[in-house]
Amino acid sequence: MSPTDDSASRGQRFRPADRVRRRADFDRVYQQSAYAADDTLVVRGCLNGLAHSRLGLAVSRQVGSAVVRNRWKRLVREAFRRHRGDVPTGLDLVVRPRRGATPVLARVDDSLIRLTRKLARRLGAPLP
RNA sequence: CGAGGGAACUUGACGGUCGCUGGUUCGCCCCCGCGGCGGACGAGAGGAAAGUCCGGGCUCCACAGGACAGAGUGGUCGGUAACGCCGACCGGCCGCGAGGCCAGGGAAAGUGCCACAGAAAACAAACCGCCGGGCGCUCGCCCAUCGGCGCGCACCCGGUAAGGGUGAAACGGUGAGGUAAGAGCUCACCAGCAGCCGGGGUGACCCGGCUGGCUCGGUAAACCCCACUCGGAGCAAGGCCAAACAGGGAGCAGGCAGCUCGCCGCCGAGCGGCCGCGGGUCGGUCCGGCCCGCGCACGACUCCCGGGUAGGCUGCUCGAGGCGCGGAGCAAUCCGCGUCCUAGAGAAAUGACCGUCCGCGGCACGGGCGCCCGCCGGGCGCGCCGGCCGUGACAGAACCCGGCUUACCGGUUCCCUCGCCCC
RNA sequence: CGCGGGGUGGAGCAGUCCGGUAGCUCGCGAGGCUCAUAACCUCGAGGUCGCAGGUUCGAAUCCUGUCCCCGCAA
Repeated sequence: MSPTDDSASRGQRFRPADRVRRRADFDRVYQQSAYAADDTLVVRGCLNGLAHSRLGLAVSRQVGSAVVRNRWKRLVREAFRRHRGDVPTGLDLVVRPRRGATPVLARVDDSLIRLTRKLARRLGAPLP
C-alpha cells in the first residue's frame, strides 16, 4: 500500500489509479451494480474493496460526435475531481450521460454528487 | 465607384489559478521492480485530424512463367514512390469578358434498344400524294353511224422519293439546270465524311491543297471491342515477455531376493529377511546396538517443458518531414546548400474557471456628423469614437504519408475582367 | 479497420437487373347496405421515389458524390 493511497490526501488530483481501467472491473460493475439516474446522468456502481472510489466512463456513439463525447467525458472527470470530498469512497462507478441531456458543468456536478450518495446508501459504503 | 472572375494564406492573442498525458531530471519509500509517491523544467490536435473514395510506404502470408476470368482507368505530353491525383497543352460546350465545365478511345467488328406520335426509327421499304400506261364506268363535246377527244371515279402494272400536321432525332442545305413527274441525276457555293499530298508540333492536333462517292442516325455512365493497370490481408498487421487454469515430464526413500493366499500369472493382498533413508534412545574416539516409521496408488508440494489466455512491453513516430536561400522548368515538380526536431493516448490525455485585448453582430445610452421642423428645444438618419449586451464556425490525432471529397463563423493579400464617371 | 443490406403515399412492401405507364395490402375520406355497429360493395384523396450533380430525347431505375438507418467479422 503506497502511503498516498488515502483518499483524504488525494485532494483534487485525478490519477490513473482513480479510474476504472480494466475490462474485468467494468464487467463486475455491470453484473453486480446498483443503479441511480436523473435526467442528466446514469450512474452504476459497486464496492471495490479499496479506500477510494474509482471513476469509469461509458459514452457511446449514440451520444453524439467525437467532440460531444469528449466534452461529456471531460465534464464528468472534472466534476469527479473537483468534488472528490463530496463523493462516497470505496466504490467503482460507471457514469453515462442521459440521452437528450446537455453537457453543462454545474448540472453534472449536482447530479454526480446526489447519485453517488444514493448508491452509497444502497450499497452500505461509507458516506463522506 | 459598382458588378464579377481566379489564386494563395489564416482558423483569435496575452496572462493567472486548479488539473490531465507523455519526455528530461532531482528527491523520498518499499515487498528492490528500473515499481510507487512528490517536485522542477520545457512539450501537447487539424485544415480539414472528418468521410474512408483512390494511391503508396511498412508488416505478415502466398508465389516458376504465361493466359483466362474479374475489377478499374480512358484526349496528348509531362510530374510523381504511386494514383482514379496534379500541371501544361489539344478538342467540345457555356459566358460580352476575366474565366468555367467535360468518364473526352472505338458506333464503316458484331448484338441489343429508340416509349408516345408519325407513312417510316435505320437493311431500307412501304402509305398518302405526284407522273406514265392499261382496262372499265359516268358525264360533256365532235360525228348520221362506227369512232375520236376531254374531265372525273374505281382497279391493275410501272416510275418517283421533291411534299406529308409527328417527333429528342427523319437518309445533307440554298440556287440553277434537267424530267412524264422527280431525284446529287448534273452543276455552283456551303456543311460533313473518307483517301492522298505538303507544312507546323515530341504528341493530342492544327493550317493549306487535290481527289472521290455524293452523305454512311443516336445510344458504349447498354452488352461489347481496343489499350493500359491490378497477388491477398491489414498496426486488433507483426514481434517479445508471460500470471492463473488445463496438459506433459521429473523429483520428494526406497532397492534386492524369498514365502503364503486370491484363479495360472510378470497382477493384487499379507508376512518376515538383508541393505538403505528418516526419527527417537543408549553406549562410545569420526562408530555401533535397540525401538518406531518409510515401501503401492492418488492427491498436495517443488522444479522443468511446449503452446499460449488475462496482462505487460514493442511496433510508435526522423519522415517521399518543416522552414529559409539559390538554381532548372510556362507549370506541376525536381536538384543543391543551410537550419530545426514539432503530440504519441490506450475504458483512451490537450480540460475547468477568471481577467484584459482583438474580430464579428446587435442596441442607439453619451459624444460627433448630416438633414428637417424650429423660440428654449425636438425628430429622423449614419454607425466615426466611447458604452452595454451577445458571439468566436466546422470540428478531436489512434501506424505513417500523397491525393480526392465533404463541413465551416469570419479575416487578409495578390492578379485579372466588364460597366460608369473624372483627369 | 474490413465488409454487407436498405431509404418509394400515414404503415408494411413491389417496381430498379433489362430506362418511357409509379403498383399491392392495410389504413384515411365520402356514399351505399343495416334498426344500428362490424363485415361487405362503390367511388375518391394522398408519393420532392433520402439529397445533389451528371449520362440520355427521357432517370425511382444507369454513373458519381453525399446524408441517414440496420446488420456482420476480427
